[in-house]
Amino acid sequence: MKIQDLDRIILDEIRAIIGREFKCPTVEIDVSIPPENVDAELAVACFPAAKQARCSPGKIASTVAARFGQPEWLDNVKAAGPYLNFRLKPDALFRMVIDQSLSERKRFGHTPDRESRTVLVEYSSPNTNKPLHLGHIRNNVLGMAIINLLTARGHRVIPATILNDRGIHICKAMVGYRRFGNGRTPDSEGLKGDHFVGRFYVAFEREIQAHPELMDEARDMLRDWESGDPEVRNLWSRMNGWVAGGFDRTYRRMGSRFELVQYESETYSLGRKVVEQGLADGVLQRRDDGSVRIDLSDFGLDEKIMLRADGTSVYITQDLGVAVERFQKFNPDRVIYIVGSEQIYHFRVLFEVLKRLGYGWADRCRHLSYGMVYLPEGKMKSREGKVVDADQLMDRMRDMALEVMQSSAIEIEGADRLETAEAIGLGAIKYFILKVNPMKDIHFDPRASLAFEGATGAYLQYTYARIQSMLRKAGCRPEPGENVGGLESPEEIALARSLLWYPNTLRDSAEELNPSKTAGYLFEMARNFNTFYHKHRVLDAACPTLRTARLALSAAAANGLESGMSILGIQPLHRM
RNA sequence: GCGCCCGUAGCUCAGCUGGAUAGAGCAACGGACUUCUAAUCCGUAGGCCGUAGGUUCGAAUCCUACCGGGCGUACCA
Repeated sequence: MKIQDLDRIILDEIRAIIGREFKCPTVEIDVSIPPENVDAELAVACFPAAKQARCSPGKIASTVAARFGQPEWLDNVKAAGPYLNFRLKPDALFRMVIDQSLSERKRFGHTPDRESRTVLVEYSSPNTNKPLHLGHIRNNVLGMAIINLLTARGHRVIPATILNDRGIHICKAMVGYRRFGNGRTPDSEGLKGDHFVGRFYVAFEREIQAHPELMDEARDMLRDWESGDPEVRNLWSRMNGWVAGGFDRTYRRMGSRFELVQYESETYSLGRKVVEQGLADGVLQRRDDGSVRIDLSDFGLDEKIMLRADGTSVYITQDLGVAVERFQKFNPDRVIYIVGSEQIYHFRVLFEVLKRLGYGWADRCRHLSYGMVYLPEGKMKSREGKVVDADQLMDRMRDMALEVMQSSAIEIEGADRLETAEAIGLGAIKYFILKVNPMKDIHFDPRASLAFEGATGAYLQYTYARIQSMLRKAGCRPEPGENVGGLESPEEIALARSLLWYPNTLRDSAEELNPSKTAGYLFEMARNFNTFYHKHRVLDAACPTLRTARLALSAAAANGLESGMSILGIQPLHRM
């Protein structure tokens, strides 16, 4: 029997009993995790059923408990007031959890959805005038976790991004470079391309105070760019190339990848065509001043502009084009936009406009918003250079990890040393971000926030490494069907229970597009292992069968951790 | 002004489609390494779940109002 079948089997029988005894066919019931003081694997609350069957929950619970059959895996089912608690036979519990984990390995807990769908996930979507910062890290880390969660549900996921590579902000950096660049290049300065370009963007913003005419220069340049001025276009592609090269390195480091990359410079004109079609269809109106607008006041939104009076496109124009292109290319069942919460309004407008333009797929789009990242000094402001730079942060975390490794009992030599430190640093950043519900703002205090102790990425990696070390010393790899007799202690049962509930957690986490659920659960799983590990000997257990069984349980836990860490984008380590 | 989001332990957060005694981590304090990795484990202390009403057998969870914080409400992105 698979873990995933357990709920259904239990619920089916409860429904049958209630149907028979209370003449009440379809009762809404669900399984849940019993509280800690209850010694059972699964719980069912009888309140909703009681309402439907018109009798007390206690009566339902006691009746079901009395009538429930005796499958070979069930130890007992007890009514505790309005609750039903199911306790599995320890053997069956260990058998089920260990066999399934050992055979599914790093895919342990993946439950395919009833229907496999094509889901396009947009994330990252940076401006190409400055390096990535902590806000982008949150976006990328979240995006990848969502992608992994949906993939684990058996969906075909298309990771997508759009590079905002055109517009006034890009021209600012270009003017900055033309003014202060003096022919320097990233190579000549030994800088990553995105950092190099970012310097001139900052230089522009700094100089604009004293030299307001720079702004006119930038506007002229935008016009020249749109008209295809060769010199401007040339500078533009050179600078964008530098930035792209820099982003590439950062993305590789974080683990971000994209199957579809769109460029605003290519899609903005497409958006304009969409708007023109909307005009022709009478959905959009052209005002006397030449601007194109749509009135959404009947939808609770304001009048929104779609094209400027001078005919140039605004932010939303390109998003129309981007969306249309995506559906033309992939016709996805769902599109998930991973974009910060400050753009909630923008996406409400976007989806509504698409709908009014007659695109039936508009309701397949969803904005997954996430909270801001605040520093102790307040909100990050890239214009003022008040940001936590992504590359710098990753460097610093890696260096901190290297320091901690100095005092570790385990020596790691050569290139592995740096790689391990890198994985630990990245794991710390990712876990720190993913453990927080996406909806919530994150308050980032570099001194306190990124640690390697407690509920951290390092904790998961450490626990995993510990198990790997044990398995190496054991000199064997437990296989499904291993004898699991002798496991019985509370710590062993607690660990097995956390594995039992893992598939459901993963499923819920994917359904809710909420990786923090997985993150929190993994910590608990790791903690259960560590508690077990401290209390019981594995390699020198009292007898060979117990040793085998404990090794198998440990290996099962390692698979659970590996499965979850992979979904969060945290690298499992064999030594640390 | 209007709209959306968030207020849970000193700090950072779980728990929120109502359900069993509100849980972790950090920080504090006290313990555990000649023994499978102490980046670990065990224990102590710490809470009018922002406030006030309401719905309910039952509210941190749902509703209303208010208070506090954030974001948005651009011919910025």
